[in-house]
Amino acid sequence: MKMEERKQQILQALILDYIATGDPVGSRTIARKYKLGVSSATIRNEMADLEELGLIEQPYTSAGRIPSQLGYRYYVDCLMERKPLADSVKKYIQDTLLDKIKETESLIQLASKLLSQLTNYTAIVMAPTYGKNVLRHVQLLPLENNKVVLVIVLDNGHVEHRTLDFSLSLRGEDFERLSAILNAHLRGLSLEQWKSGVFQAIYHELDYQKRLLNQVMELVENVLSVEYESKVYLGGALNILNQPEFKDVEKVKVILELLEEERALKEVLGMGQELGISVKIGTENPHEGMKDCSLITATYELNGKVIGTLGVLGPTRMEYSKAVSVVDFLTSALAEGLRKL
Amino acid sequence: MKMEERKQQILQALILDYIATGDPVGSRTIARKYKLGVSSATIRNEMADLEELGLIEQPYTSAGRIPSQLGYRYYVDCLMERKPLADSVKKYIQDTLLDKIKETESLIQLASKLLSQLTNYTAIVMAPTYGKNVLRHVQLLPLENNKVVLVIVLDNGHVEHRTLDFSLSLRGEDFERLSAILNAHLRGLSLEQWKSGVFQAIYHELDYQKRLLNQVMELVENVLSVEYESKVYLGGALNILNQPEFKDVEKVKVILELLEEERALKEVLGMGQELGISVKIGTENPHEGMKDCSLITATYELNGKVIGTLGVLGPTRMEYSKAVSVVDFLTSALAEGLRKL
DNA sequence: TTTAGCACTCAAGAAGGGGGAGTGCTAACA
DNA sequence: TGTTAGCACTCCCCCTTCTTGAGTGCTAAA
Repeated sequence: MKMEERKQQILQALILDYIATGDPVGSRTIARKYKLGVSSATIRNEMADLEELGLIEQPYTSAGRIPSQLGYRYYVDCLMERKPLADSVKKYIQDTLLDKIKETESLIQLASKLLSQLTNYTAIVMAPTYGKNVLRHVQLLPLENNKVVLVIVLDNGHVEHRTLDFSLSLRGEDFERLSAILNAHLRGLSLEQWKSGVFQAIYHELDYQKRLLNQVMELVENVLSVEYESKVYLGGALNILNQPEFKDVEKVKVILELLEEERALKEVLGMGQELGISVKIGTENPHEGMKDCSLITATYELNGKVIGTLGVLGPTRMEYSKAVSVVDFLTSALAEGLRKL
Repeated sequence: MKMEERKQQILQALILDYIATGDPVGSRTIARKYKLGVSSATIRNEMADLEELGLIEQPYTSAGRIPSQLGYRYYVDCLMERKPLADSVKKYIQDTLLDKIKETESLIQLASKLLSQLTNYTAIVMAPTYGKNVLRHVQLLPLENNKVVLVIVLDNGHVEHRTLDFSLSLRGEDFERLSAILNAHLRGLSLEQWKSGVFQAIYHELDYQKRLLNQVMELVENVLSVEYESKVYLGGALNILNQPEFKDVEKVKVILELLEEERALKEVLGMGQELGISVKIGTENPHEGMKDCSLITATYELNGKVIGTLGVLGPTRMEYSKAVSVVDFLTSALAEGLRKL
């Protein structure tokens, strides 16, 4: 869409002012605050045009104008200046994120916390999805009073454990033997290779422990079969309470309930799977309840493969410029953190 | 505190009505709805007395009365009828909770979900604190591209794992040997028994892997030293949004922020450590922001030892009777679930 | 094409009344 | 002595009315 220079300037001024104040913006305000060298009457005429184009709208007759969804879209696509983050902020992010990395989970949690702190919006980070699960190691460990811990380690480093009940008392060596036998048969298996034959083979060697074996096999099969669902981490979920457009409890409720439901979150986040940064404004979002929200997402990579998404959720009246910068930089910082891991 | 029969009846009627409707209750309403056999004028006189006793108060002149904090306290202590849960509800709880128990964590999560569903308030469940940590098992497992998973299992069944970077490439058998050596030296150790001597001994056997050993030892020491903090589980945190007294976003914010902060939650929950059911009304709670909330808690046991607390948080205008019943029954159901585990 | 001027619109806030629920008091009654 | 009917009074709530002011659209002149 091509548009006269001045119209663009006015649209930009109006959007910036509305984002900053939250009040409808009038022609006089624009003439006074943003020196465009024309009078308010001229601006008024242009604004009438902009309204006709559907880029701005009046909440009611004789109020100022506010950006329409389309207006935000035009701003984000054509007008917005993407100024990079200040070096100090970049450094802060890197220091926080790359300093004491322990494991994927805490790294991602940290990223979501950072994201919400820096933007004052709600951060959503979707963790990597695991691929095909191959069994790396199985270990049975006895605890006191007839409890056994079963630890299952997958090739991708994922660890799962479960406490099982166990009536017969075996000695420590027995468990070593049991683990060894299980490992010998199960190591390297993925679900596709899972056959009843495996069970038979182990069953043969361990028929004196039928019940325990059953439990173990069931669990192992479970762990293998779970296509590890990507977990979603939230940061600053309550930040929307600070937004004046969400001073109504009913509105807040809709959003917070949405955020509580992991499934919905994935749906919402899953949309922006195109590469690079995606900005979804208002009803562009898949979820009805998000019609007053915008979502800025970006995917992050590891070894050239997209492994997750991260984003910020705020009101449509959002500081797009800043949010985009933060999301952009955090994406690369997170990718770097993951690579170092 | 002793009080005339009729005053008690009026207080009870007033509280029940106020809990049900949320509106200040007038003398006429009580006379009409609760057949006490006296006229509204008489009730008016009694209500004046009750106000003088500090049990009820007027929001403003010539409105009805509402219970004061003291009034609720009197009601809970002296007037409230504790009717047991319906059998169907009991069965529902038991079926849900005892059916497919996998492990402590999901059991407790389920309990908190049940608690919030049944009461429509917010459920808070504090999980068992772990005692002294004794190392049960250490396992090193190689993954692809120079990564190693270190799995640490404690005597209480707790499993911790971490992915380590690792430059030298060793073969599978080497890891088995490494694990075996580590286990031989470390198994059964608690933090008190942790001595530099241990390190020296292993170091001796494994001097060719100094760096990895360093990482492992650091991590093991870490895991042992963490006094496993009791985790807190929330259920139905957004239920307070349904309460008319929390239709103001500012109030909601205070509570939700409180709920988000684990430390504060523990403090709040930690108060009611006396045995049995504890009801904290309004400012009896330790936290300023909870002055309009009541908290009903109870401790649950395993093997005769208190291992956790569970409770519901609602407005001071709370269905105490029902909430107490649910908390009471759920406490025993959860204890049974844990015992069976 | 731009601008000044002007009439017009409409939300928000202040002001002013009823209406109504509820009270306290008083006097009569059982 | 306790209970009740009656009544004046209080004060929130809701409705209407009025005013204010920001902002607009239109018109005519520069």
